[in-house]
Amino acid sequence: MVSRLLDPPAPLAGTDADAVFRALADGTRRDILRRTLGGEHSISALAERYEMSFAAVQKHVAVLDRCGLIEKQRFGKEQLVRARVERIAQASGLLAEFEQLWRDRVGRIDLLIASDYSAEASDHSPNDEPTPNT
Amino acid sequence: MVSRLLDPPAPLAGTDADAVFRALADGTRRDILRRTLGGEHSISALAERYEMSFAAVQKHVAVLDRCGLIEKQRFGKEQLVRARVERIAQASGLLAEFEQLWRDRVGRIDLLIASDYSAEASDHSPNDEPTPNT
DNA sequence: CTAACGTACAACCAAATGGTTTCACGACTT
DNA sequence: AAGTCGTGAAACCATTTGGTTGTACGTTAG
Repeated sequence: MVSRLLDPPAPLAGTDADAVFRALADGTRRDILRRTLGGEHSISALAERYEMSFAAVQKHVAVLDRCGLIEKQRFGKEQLVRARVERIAQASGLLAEFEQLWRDRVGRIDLLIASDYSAEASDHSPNDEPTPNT
Repeated sequence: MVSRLLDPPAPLAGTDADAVFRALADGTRRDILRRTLGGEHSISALAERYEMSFAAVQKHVAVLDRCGLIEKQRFGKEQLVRARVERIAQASGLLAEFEQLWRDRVGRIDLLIASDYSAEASDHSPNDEPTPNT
């Protein structure tokens, strides 16, 4: 239990992943993430950077907040926004799992090629275990 | 130019990233991706796995196709779907850039702590260069 | 105290999403 | 030739999204 803090973050699951990827699917929000990865910014400081209204930017920040990609910290009348890398790492991790799945397939194909039992190669349904939503 | 094929794929830019992340923001589509990473499947074979209509699954496949996360290959009357890892790797790469940005910040903070010029530490606007949409 | 600032939130709107049902068409089966 | 299978695409609907404007409220500055 000692190294708990150093463990890679548990990958995103289900609804969480939905929200995180949906949040990432907007250029303005990705830009806000970039800015707040490089240092804290108040919401209005962020808003000055974009051509849309303050309220619009505030909504984007809210989206990022709801899915945990940023955190806000009140500082007097200002609210400082800071990106949460761990959360980004979680999304990253989910994609890494996908890439691993692919490597697994390549491994199986190599096995097939190496083996002599190439007779049943026309079978079309190698994958099972319906794991919807993760 | 020889090692071109081994280069990491150029990271997603702008609208592409929007589409890819939006496509990833749905559990059913992520599941389809997983299945087709493990081997080809026809659209109807995929459709059997989910509780929604065939047309709905077909639409999900279309979304994944439009943003390049899968490719389809006609085989007689069937259309085989296969995930494209490179595209997933591109999304992965964009997130990796984010994590790198964060490491850069940590680096700057370390420098600050190490240096004697801690006088101007109260300045609030370290980041510039508006790079919207990427 | 008053004014200005930073934030929050509600109401509204156009466009996109995720689902449905239905129809059409080419490709195999018999 | 007729029927079934796999696919594509249109029309429709409810919900969500990304933007707007306007209002309200606590905090800081004059």
